[in-house]
Amino acid sequence: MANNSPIKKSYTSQDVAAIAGVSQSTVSRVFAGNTNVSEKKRKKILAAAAKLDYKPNAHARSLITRKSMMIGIVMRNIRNPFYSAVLEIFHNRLSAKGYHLIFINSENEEIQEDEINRLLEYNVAGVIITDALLSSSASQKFKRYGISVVLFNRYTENLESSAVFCDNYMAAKQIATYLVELGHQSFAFISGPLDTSTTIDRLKGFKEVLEERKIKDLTIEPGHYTFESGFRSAQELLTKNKSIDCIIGGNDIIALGVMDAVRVLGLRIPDDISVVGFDNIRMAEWPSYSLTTWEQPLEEMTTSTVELLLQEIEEGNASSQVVMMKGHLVVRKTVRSRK
Amino acid sequence: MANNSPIKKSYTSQDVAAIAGVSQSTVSRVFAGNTNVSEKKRKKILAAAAKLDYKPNAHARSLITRKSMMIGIVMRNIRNPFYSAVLEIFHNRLSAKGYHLIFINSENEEIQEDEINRLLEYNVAGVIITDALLSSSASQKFKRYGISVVLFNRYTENLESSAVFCDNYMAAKQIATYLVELGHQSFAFISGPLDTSTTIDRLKGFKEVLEERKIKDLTIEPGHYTFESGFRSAQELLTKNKSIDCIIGGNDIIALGVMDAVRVLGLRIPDDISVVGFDNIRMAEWPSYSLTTWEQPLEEMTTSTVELLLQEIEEGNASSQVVMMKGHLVVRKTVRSRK
DNA sequence: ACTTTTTTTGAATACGTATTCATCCGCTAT
DNA sequence: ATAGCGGATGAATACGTATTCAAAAAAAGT
Repeated sequence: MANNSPIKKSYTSQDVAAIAGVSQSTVSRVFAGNTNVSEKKRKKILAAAAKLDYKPNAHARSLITRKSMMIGIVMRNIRNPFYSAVLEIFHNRLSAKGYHLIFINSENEEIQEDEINRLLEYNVAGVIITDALLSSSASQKFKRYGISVVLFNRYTENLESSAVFCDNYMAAKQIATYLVELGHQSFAFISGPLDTSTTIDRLKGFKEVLEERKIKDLTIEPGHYTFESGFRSAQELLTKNKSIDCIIGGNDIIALGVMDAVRVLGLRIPDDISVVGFDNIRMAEWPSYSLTTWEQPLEEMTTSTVELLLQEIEEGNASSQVVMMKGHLVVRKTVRSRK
Repeated sequence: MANNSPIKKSYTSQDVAAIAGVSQSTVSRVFAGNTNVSEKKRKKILAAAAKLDYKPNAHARSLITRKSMMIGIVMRNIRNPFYSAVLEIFHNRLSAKGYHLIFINSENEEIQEDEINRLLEYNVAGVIITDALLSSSASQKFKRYGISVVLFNRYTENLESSAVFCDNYMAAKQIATYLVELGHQSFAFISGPLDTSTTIDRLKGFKEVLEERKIKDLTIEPGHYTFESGFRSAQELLTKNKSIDCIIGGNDIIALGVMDAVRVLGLRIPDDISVVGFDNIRMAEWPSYSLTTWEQPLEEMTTSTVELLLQEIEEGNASSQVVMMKGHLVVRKTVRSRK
C-alpha cells in the first residue's frame, strides 16, 4: 500500500522569511523571544510560520546557543511506586518550564555509565540523580562539563553537588522512640542496600535510640528495596526468631512485603507483630495494609529540587546548596502498644 | 566557596584532528563508524580523543544527519504499575540500541499537545504512544513529518499507524465464559474511560458472552484506571445492589481497589464475591490479594513494539503493521465456583 | 529642520559535525 | 615503466539557527 502522505521536509526559518518578506535573522528573533521586532513584521512572520506549520529546529538552536532544553533524570528502580510518583512530579514541573526529560533507569552500573556519557553528548542543561551508586563519580563528571546536578533523596559526603533529601537520621530516631515507648522489645530492621546514604542514616538513627534505651534485641537484615526482598527476609527472620515483636521496613515496599510474609505465617498485624515503613507511598494507605509509616514530603522535595536545578541552570549559580527536610510519622493500623 | 574545577569547554573534532595530525573529516569518519580510515590514523585519532575525553556533539550530528537518536514515549499514567513496568522495559531495550528516551506523561491533553510539538522540534527518530486520546491525531501529525510511530496497547480504527496490542476482545470473552461456567449470576464491570480501545474491546467481549448466555444482570460502571476509582465504584455498587456475586476490574489496579472495598464492607473474597482483573501486574500475586487476572504478555509486547519501531526507523519501512497478541488467564484465589 | 538617540533590520558568521568531490598515494597489470 | 585502479585523505560545504556588527529607519530632542 503506497504511503499517500509524502514525507514533508520540515520548513526552516529561511522559508518563513521568504514568505513574510523579511530576513532569516528577523524570523529567528521572533522565535527566540528576542524582543526587538516591530509589531507589523512580527505578525507577518507569525502568519507565515503558521501557514507552513514551522517549528524551529531544536538541534540547530542547541548547537548555536550551546545549551539544550533537556534534563536527564537518572533512576535505579522505577518500579518502586515512590519513584514512579517522583518521576511524574518531576515531569510535570519541568515540562511546565519547557524542559524535556531524558529518562534513564538501570540497576546495571555499566549501562548507566554508558548512558551518562551519552547525556554529555546531548549537552543536557541539567541532571537529577536519584541513585546512590553514581552520585559521586557521575556528578563530578557532569560538573567538569559545567552541567548542573542535583541529587534527590541522596547526598554525598563532601557535599560537592546540590542535594535535596530528608533527615532520615532524625526520622529513624523518632520512629524508634515511638516504638520503644509503646513497649516493643525485639526489633528487626529490614533495610535496603547498605551503600546508600538513605539506608545508612535510617539505620544509624534507629540503632542509636535502641542503644540509649539499652535495648539489645535488634536484627538488621540488608536487602533490596523490593516487595520480594521484604517478604523473604521477614519469612526467614520469623521462622528463626519467634520473639520479634516489631519489624521496620527500609521503605514502604519492603514493609508491605513484610506484612504479607507475616500474614502468610498466620500471625496478625499489629496484634502479634508491629510493622513500620518509610515513604508513605499511596499503597500504604490502602485498607488491606493501612501501614504506619514515615512520610517524606514529596511535593516539597521535588519542588525544591527543581528550584535548585533551574537556579543553577538559569543563573549559573555554581555554589552547591543542600536542603534537608523534615517528614512526619503517619500513624495507621500496623503498630500496637505492648505495655 | 569558589568552584575549583573551572568549566571545561568540551573539545571538538577539530581539536582531536589537530593533536592527531589529521583533518577534521578523518576524525569524523572514525566516530561516525564510516570505515575508510587506515588503521594507523585510526589509532592516533582514538588516542587523541581519549586524551581530551572527546565526545561528538549530538546536536551537530543530528543537525547534519537530519536524524536524532531520541525516541519519545508518551504515557498517561506512569503511576499505574503496569506502565512503570512498560517504561522500564522500553528503556532497557532502546537504551541497549543506543537510543535515548524522552519521557512524556500527562493526563492533561493540552500539555501533551504542547510537548508533542516539542518532540517534533527535536526531530525524534520515533515515538511510542501508550495513550488513547492522542493516538489518532498525534500519530497523524508525526507521520506527516516522517516520524515513525508505534501504538502500544492501543490501536486506531483506520490502522494508519503500526500498533501492538492484546486481543482484549477475546480475552474478555474467555474471562466471561470462565466466570459464567463457574455459576456466577450477577456481574459488575468497573471499567476505565470509555474512549480507549482497550476498554471498549474488553467491555464488548464481556457483554457478548453474557448475552449469549442470556444473563442480563450486568452493571457497567466506567471510571479511571486507578485504585481509588475501583474502590469507590465498588463501594457504591455493593451498597446499592446486594446481589452482585462477581466484579471485574478494567485493569488490576481497579480490581485491587475493588477487593479492598469489598473487604471494608465486611464481605469475603471469593466466598461472597469473586473479583477478576486485567494485566497481571506484580501486585496481583502479592499474597494479600492473590488476584485472578488476565496476563498480558508484557515481554513479547514490548519486544515486538521495539522491533516494529526500529524497523520503521532504520529501514524506512513506511507500511504500518499491526501485531495482535494473545494473553492467558492466571487463576489465583479471587474466584470461587458458585454451583 | 536638523542633530542625537534609540529601535529595527539584514548580511555575515559561528556552532560542530557528516559528506561530497577532487586529489593523492600506493598497487597491480600490462 | 606506465597506465589504470581503488582506497585513503583533506578542503569545502551544508545542516538551521542565534548573534554580532553596521547600516537604516524611526523616534526624540533641540
